[in-house]
Amino acid sequence: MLLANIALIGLCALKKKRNKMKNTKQKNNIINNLKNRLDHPTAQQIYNSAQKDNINIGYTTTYRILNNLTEQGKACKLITKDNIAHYDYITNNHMHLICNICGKILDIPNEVVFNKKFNAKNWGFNINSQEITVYGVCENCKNIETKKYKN
Amino acid sequence: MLLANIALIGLCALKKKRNKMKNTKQKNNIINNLKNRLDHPTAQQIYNSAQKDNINIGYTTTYRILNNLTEQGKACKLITKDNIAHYDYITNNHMHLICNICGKILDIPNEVVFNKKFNAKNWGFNINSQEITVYGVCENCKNIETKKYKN
DNA sequence: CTATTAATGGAATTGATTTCCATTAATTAA
DNA sequence: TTAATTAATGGAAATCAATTCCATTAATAG
Repeated sequence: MLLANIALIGLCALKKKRNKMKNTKQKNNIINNLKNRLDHPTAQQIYNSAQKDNINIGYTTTYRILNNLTEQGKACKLITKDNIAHYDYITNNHMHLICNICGKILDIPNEVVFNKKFNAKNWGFNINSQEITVYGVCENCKNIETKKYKN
Repeated sequence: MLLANIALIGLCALKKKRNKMKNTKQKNNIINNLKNRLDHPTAQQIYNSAQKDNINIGYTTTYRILNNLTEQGKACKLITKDNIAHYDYITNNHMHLICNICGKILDIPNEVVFNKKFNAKNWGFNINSQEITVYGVCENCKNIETKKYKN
């Protein structure tokens, strides 16, 4: 009886323990950085930006914050063919177009891309997090290639 | 004059040098393996399969052959969120649906997916190699999750 | 102000992939 | 068939983005 009560108190305490996120300059810097840039930076680049902003930050923290943001759905993590993760703040409906040559990443709204008839559920799939990536060659690189073959 | 001739001969020899691919049991084994399986194996798994087939093969060779096949457009390399490359033999028009929970990879024909109006060229993009990946939750994992939340 | 605990960051580790290079074996030429 | 040529192989070591560990720091609650 007593033991049961202790157990219950233990459980309640466990449940009550709130997990309030703390505000840190490192976290804020990374979020602002991601929000303000149009490219899709790597963890390295974000780390470098923070250094420039005179924020004291380590690699571990950079990676941890980026992973947390991704898990929370606030950022999206995009691994390119060179095996490096790129991050993007706004994750609502858009897909990525990546240039195979220069690596540039473009955002394109999803509704432009998908066939209305396409329904992932027909394949038993619930698309909760979608991440669409198409590889190609961007205009700039195409022009460079064309010139190369003219010679 | 003499020097110029020697230079020319050198150039010709260089041009003539054919780069005939050699037939090796390692290469054949990997190609057959990729052709015959329906899943999207990793380099590790392909290496293991070769071992089971009693093919003497090293990691270096496995990776090199897979990279060559990818460069030649005979295989497609798909890097998933866990940062591991998966390989696929047939690369013609299809996209991938990946389960975020179990990691299963499904092939789906492209024409089903894309909006006819979508034209990457409007974004200055030439899609030469396209690789489309959508993440979600597969039927099996969805059922498991539903059960979990019922309790 | 003090106690609590989430967050940080440097060092060391991990693990997939690549590089290096001496060795092996497939193909060509004789 | 044999010798010469050179593409391909494979083990050891290196690379490098990302993660783990854990003692320290700093944000928040009381």
